[in-house]
Amino acid sequence: MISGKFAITIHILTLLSKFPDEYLSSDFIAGSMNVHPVLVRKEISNLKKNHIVESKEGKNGGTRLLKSSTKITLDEIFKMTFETVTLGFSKNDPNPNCPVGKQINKNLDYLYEDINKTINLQLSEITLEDFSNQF
Amino acid sequence: MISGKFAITIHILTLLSKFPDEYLSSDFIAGSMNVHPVLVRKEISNLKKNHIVESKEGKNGGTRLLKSSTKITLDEIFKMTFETVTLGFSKNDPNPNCPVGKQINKNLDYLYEDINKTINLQLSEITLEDFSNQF
DNA sequence: CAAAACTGTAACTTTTTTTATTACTTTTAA
DNA sequence: TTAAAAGTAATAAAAAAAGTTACAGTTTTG
Repeated sequence: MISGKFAITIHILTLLSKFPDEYLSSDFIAGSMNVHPVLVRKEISNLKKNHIVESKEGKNGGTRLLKSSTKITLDEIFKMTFETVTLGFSKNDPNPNCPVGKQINKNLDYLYEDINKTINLQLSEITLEDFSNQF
Repeated sequence: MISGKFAITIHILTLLSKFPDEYLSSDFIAGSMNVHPVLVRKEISNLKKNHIVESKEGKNGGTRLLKSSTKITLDEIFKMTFETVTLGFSKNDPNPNCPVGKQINKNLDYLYEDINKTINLQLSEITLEDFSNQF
């Protein structure tokens, strides 16, 4: 899963930030996004690994934020759901006998690394609260 | 085709910039990237629409740059091969009765718009020649 | 003028990636 | 002790991307 992850995760976190004192069930969250509850649980599982949320099993269980939404920045969400943004690579082992083919992917990598630094910087200035307050 | 396009296109342009006076065939170009010649022609077709290259049909035909590689910036390539970079949207019509579901995609759009402005700015400072000189 | 070497494209197939579903186990509150 | 949850692995379905085929049109050159 590459696309989808970020959007689902930020959707989950936005909902959680609206009800910071309640445990929201994956079914409730899935209902807001019209997506399968199992997908929601998968992303929650990822959020738990990253100590952003905690869950309670059993009846009346669910998930809630572990940190204030003012302390969560979007670059964290980006890092935990995307490795990097890329604009694609040359597929199928480009020709190693061609000086361009041999190096193109490495050079694209450098380019994308720079782009990702910028994206991370930009996202690090936005808190979950900022995003959530737009709703 | 979303991913792939940018990489294929920049690969094509890098090769063309190395031989600015020759018509390179799609077969030759495809050989450098180990990709099907038809894919190359598809991207060349896009480049032609954007007046970056010209092609000559028939024997000894091929494609060459219409502009100096110093006058082509990577944001142009980005714009003609990607609409925008996104980190994904909430699928399947999120619940319109939920204030978050109702608006999430619009708010993600705003976020991605900002990110794309930055990416475009960053890419506008890199010419095809800069990229090509790394090889 | 005919063959060879190209481009141009549409249609189709295959592969890969992403998303959705099922099925089942475990946990906890009432 | 039942109902409502989470957790998760395995699988299926759908969507997207990449690759291929086929063939028409163009240009050079012998």
